[in-house]
Amino acid sequence: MNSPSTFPSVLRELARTHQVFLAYAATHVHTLDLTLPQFDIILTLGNTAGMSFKQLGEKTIITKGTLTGVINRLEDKGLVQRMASKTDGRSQIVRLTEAGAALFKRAYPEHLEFIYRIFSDYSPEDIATLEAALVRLREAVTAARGGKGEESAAD
Amino acid sequence: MNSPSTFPSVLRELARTHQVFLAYAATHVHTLDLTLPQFDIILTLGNTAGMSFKQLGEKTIITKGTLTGVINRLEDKGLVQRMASKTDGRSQIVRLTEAGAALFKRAYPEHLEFIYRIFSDYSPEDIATLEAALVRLREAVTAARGGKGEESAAD
DNA sequence: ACTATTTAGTTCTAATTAAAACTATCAAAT
DNA sequence: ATTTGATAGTTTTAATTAGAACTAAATAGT
Repeated sequence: MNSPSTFPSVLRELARTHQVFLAYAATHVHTLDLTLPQFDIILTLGNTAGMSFKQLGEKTIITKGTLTGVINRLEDKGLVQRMASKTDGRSQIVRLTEAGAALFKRAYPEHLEFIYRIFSDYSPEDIATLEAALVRLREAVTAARGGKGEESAAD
Repeated sequence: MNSPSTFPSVLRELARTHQVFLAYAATHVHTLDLTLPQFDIILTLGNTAGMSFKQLGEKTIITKGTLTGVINRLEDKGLVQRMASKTDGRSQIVRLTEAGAALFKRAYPEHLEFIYRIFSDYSPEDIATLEAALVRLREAVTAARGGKGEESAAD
């Protein structure tokens, strides 16, 4: 009766696991003189002809306001560049510069190897199970949000 | 051939799930005019005689530098107070004020109920399984970090 | 007692974050 | 064509974040 609810603890564990992973990834990324969000952008743009802020934000889970700043800093470092979209006057296409592409080519295999170490004891099924568990949780959260308090939203 | 590695995707899912949960929790916490870290402090101090910055930082996963600012803002709001430790001249004890305790008493059940909705379709075993999966991942990350690159660190 | 090391919090800095307000462009509907 | 509404990015603000440098107090070893 004294440790009544297990769900807060599982959510604390979610935060802790995520944070430990971020700290781990950072040890690699910081050797490249990049922050994690910056490196995330490099990874996302790698082997790509570039994409809009919108797409980039969706893939990296970075809010558009934040993204502007991150891209600015990467542009200052000469790793990405902005180009006006030809089909949409509002849209900016972001893509890697040559220096950015070179960095990606060098850093991506390193990064993959670094991440790979985490899962050295995982079977492919283990990984799939883990991912499924996370997806389920995310969908459960989304469902809880959807049915917030407005049960009469029928139309 | 186009989505070669499953591990990056599971880690992206970890981030996404965590972020979706934070956004969900924030919808409740913001009705209290608190930020998530601030509310986390209130929850952690609730039903407690108070604790040091050190303990508080460990429980909430907030770095000490950050913690100073969060506590300052809660102190400005009159929800917590600092007290010098009697046994250690360096240590500050943080505890809820009466207003803070009242807020906790009111908000905690709400919060629990809010979180509870997420797990409405989970059995206790489901929750235990999820938490075990997260713990395993966290330990796998920690193990990867430990064996970083220094295999000769034998002494 | 005295020095050296560690520990607890604070301060400082650069970057990220979410949210809201804003500008410019596109799309829809007359 | 003109108005209305939606979308793409930027800007601004307050808060959080990690990390490093700093101060003060405790602990160890001599």
